[in-house]
Amino acid sequence: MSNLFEALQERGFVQQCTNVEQLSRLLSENQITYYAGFDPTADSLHAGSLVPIMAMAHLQRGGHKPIAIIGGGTTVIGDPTDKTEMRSMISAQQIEKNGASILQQLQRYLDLGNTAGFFLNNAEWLLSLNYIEFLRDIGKHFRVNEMIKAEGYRQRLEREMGLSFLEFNYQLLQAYDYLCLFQKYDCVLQLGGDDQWGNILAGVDLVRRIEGKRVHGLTFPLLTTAGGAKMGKTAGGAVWLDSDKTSPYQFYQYWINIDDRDVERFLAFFTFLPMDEVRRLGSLEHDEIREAKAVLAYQATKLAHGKVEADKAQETSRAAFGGGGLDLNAMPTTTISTERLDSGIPIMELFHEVGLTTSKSEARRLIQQGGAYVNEKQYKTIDVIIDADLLEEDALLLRAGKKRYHRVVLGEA
RNA sequence: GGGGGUGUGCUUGAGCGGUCAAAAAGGGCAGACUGUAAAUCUGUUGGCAAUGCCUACGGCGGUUCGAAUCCGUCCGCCCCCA
Repeated sequence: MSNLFEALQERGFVQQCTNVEQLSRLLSENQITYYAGFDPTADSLHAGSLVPIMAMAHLQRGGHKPIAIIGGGTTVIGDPTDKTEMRSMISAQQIEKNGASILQQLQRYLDLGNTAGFFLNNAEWLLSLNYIEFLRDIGKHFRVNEMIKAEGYRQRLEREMGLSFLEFNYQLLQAYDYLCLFQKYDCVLQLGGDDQWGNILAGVDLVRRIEGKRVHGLTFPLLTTAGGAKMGKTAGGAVWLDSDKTSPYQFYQYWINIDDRDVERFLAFFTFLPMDEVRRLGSLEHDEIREAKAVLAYQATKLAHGKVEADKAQETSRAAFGGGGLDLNAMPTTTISTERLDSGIPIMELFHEVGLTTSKSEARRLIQQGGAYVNEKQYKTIDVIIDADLLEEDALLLRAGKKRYHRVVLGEA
């Protein structure tokens, strides 16, 4: 394990860190246990979560032992950050279920569930806490005037944002997590997004105060795309790791479609390619950079969905955009009964029904603006009726805009 | 607890009691140009059985022929005082 820390740094994972020299030495001289938390608010992780996941994977490959935590204990309270909506209370069962799905996804990247690494729910120790004892044993170590200096809180206080006492306490709970993990598993490093820095430091402090031991924290930069958007978001919503929510093909396309300026950074973050290769690919220009994007897309898809799916997505993409025919098999498909088609379906309805537009009005606009195609023929009037006469090989190929395809086949709908 | 503000569409943010589905910008979508990129230009951007109807300006109630605009109340947020 030669200088794992530098490797992480080189790939761009390091934003802030408790102590560079100590951590660097710790990583190269010892086998340590480290952890990062994942929120079980949804039943799938999304592309944004890949940063911590990849960092954890690098460390595991370097011989260290990961613990993935899901915030079962904190999520039951509801996340107060989103103050515009009623706190969404998620049931314990839902969290349990979400956690299970998330675990499955993590296992594609990490070896969990045995001695090489494991997965815990912080509900295990948080739910049984006694308030008075907690205040006495843990609360006494926190100074409010220190806490409000933490960047996250300060911003909330300075801006026009509320900060509930509940939310203020997240820091204590998270710090307590760290303490428990240190005590039970000798965990000495916490990873997280840069917004977690304050909470991570709180944990580091707590361990020092109670156990007198020095533990570490490391944060990742919060990734945005060159366009300034949040990483992993598209018009259609988040890019999920769950293949039912975001198909491997869509996942692949997300990476293919990124901004040129993000290529090198993303290759470093989201693939395991050696940095020499990353830099070479990142320096390609003009047409060639598409090759770099293809590598990124393929590698990222392979990690998330496996080689078979990645190969399929790549073929589909090449076929669709490389000039050849389209790969119909990997395309989202809707089945419509023969009778319905025989009686004719208004084009607007069809586009809306298969999900290419979110409303019929949107379908109308799409059509009127020339973005609607059936079997690669443009239709610009909304009164077109699609019926069996338009079938080609018993199917219809719908297209919205340049890139979104949908196939309609006949069958028992 | 007292006083003063404020709450608008995906976001920021205008909005005289009628002409407000609501200015403007950003974002999104589509078209042109391209490299499945960026930049630029054009159009578009609540929904629907669509020259009309429904829903929407924090929640509820009221005044009015008529309210995002006035009043009451509740809730959230901000500032000052305690």
